[in-house]
Amino acid sequence: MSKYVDIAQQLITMIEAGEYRPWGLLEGELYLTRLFSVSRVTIRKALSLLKDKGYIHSRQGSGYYVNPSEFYKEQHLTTLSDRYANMNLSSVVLSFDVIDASEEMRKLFQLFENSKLYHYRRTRLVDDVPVTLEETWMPVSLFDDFSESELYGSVMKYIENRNFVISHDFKKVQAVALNSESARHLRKEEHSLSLQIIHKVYLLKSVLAQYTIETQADNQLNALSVR
Amino acid sequence: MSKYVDIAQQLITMIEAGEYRPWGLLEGELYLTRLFSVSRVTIRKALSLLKDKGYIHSRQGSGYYVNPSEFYKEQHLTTLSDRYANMNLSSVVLSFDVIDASEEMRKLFQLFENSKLYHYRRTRLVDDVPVTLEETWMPVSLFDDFSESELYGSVMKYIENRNFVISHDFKKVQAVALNSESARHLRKEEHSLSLQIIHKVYLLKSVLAQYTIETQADNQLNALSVR
DNA sequence: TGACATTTGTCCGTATGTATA
DNA sequence: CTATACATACGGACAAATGTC
Repeated sequence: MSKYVDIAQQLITMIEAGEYRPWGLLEGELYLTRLFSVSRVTIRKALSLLKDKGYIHSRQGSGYYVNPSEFYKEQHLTTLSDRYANMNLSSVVLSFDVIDASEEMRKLFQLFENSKLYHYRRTRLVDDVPVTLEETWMPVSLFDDFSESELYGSVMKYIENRNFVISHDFKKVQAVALNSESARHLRKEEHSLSLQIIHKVYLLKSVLAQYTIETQADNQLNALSVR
Repeated sequence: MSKYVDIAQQLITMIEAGEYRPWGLLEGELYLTRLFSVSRVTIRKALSLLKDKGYIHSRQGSGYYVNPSEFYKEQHLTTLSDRYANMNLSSVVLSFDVIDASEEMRKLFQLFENSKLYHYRRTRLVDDVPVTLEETWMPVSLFDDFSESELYGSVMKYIENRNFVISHDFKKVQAVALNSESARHLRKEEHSLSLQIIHKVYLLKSVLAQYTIETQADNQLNALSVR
């Protein structure tokens, strides 16, 4: 683990523990370099990471300020695994099949004819309350030992444990009205409005590894931009 | 303008001009330091900016790679002004009033009783096609010379020209079905689904300057996360 | 208003670590 | 194994914004 990531995590722990008031001042760079016995470059990288994650912001000539928790907590538009990190996450598998790739899917994944795809649907639950419904396609040619049992854990971790490196997650967000089946699985009213996030997960060298349609139970996502 | 921002913009111009193939290799840090006659630190800051904006990604030991244009073009989840930068953006003002702040709004803006708010609704058009419908509240106490004429340009620029500094834009995204009036203004079918982005725009020192409900004509937003 | 100290932002040179080809 | 390229880290210098006296 690099020093700056380690320092960033320590600072995040302190912020999440509520050791700073919202909008309150964080210690300055000079103080932190002495506290952690590292150079200013390293402290600045750590603080830059905290900025990107929405924990703090800074003003030249003034200092670093801690953001209110709504800026970094709750439903952020990141990967699912990030979003529900450290939560009691479980799965219910609705279907798992190996199917022939349609022409559309062959084009998307850049596969030859007669290629096969894994196709599964599952709900993800936090403390036994459904939070998302996922429908996913993955090429069999990339993952020869994939099986239904992987669906009860993190598929991302399965991919990374197979020595693949995930490089991008490109997302489209759109509004949908839940059909009766989706509503049932998410324990919502039929026709209620929700957000759908369509993921394209890429490995290195532009290889598309996963196409996922994620239907949220909650009709809300948060995001933050800082000047 | 700082060197690294200048360099970043030059590189962005080249990428947008199509001088690199999607997923293609960018010149290395060493080459770029010589090309621009700056240090490696500066080149890395410029490239880091390009990464954040979704133009490129990098792999240690390998190089910097140019992303396909869908990663950085189109409807990204940023501020409206950023999103439609360099486009032929115009406005139709639907209403402009000074109103008494409701209790809810007083709480939100942390105002005293009997405070006034500007309240306006406008559509924003790109090449005469409506792209968003905005409903906005701003405290009169902050902006004493605000007027309807500002609504035909960028309100953000008005704020910044008044020597205020915008520090955060916190956003919630949610799905909505257009009511008949919204649909008419956006030239969509009634009840069609759309995304609504609720903005809280903060100035320095946690001062909330603007609360905006932005209803999109398109039911789509893009985002990218990079490992 | 102006001078000054403080703090973050930018930039340079250099060295070493680590992943890739 | 080796060369290459990005990642991390150090120390130093000056610029620019801020807050205060």
